[in-house]
Amino acid sequence: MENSVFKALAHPARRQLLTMLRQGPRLAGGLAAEFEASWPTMSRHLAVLKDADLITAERQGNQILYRVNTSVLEDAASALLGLIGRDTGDDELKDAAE
Amino acid sequence: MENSVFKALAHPARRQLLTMLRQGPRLAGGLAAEFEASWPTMSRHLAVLKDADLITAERQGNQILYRVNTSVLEDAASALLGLIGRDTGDDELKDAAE
DNA sequence: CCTCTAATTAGCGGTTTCGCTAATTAGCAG
DNA sequence: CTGCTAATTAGCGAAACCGCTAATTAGAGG
Repeated sequence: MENSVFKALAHPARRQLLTMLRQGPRLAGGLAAEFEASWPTMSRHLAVLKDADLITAERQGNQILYRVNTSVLEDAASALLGLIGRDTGDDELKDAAE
Repeated sequence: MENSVFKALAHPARRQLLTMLRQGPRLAGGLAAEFEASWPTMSRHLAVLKDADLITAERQGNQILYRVNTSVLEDAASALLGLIGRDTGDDELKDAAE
């Protein structure tokens, strides 16, 4: 479960997608349009992110709206910080997400 | 550069190695001994981590001492937190496409 | 020199990932 | 139903990754 998250984060294009989604939800087409890679390629990157639960998809009529799942991202960052025994910014308690 | 870090983090055994190193420097043999996988396999995992600058190696006579590089780990965590526009405690850091 | 231990490197099959084109599904509108 | 747009799925070849065994380097010591 945690593994798929880090695997999803391993590809630059997918991290780029996440930074794009950081400012708000976006349509698949709009996201794909900003990359050199083909549309199906980007669609698969989105699928990988969704599989890792890093983003959620919501159908809106003809198109699909993607939204970043911040809590999973926070968990990953916490896990990383935990690797060095550093305070995560959240409390020592885990899963205390607002 | 940032890319190799996330790629290195993508494998469970390598994250496990980092958690082991979290409590202090250790010898390659001692680390490898705690895994089911063969010694050469673990040696390569260590090489990947070293390549990503997540750990440093120091020769000590016959053996090799590995040490975690906390700053790189912190940078990665910061990048992740930055993906959700959260304050990291460290300076703002962006993970460009690359 | 030779030998032993610690660790890495070389090379190999098997699996996964990646990016493409082509085909397909899903929804909307006439 | 037909056509159109948005997006995913199928399938393929190229490349990377993973874990193994065997071979090799590096250092300590007789």
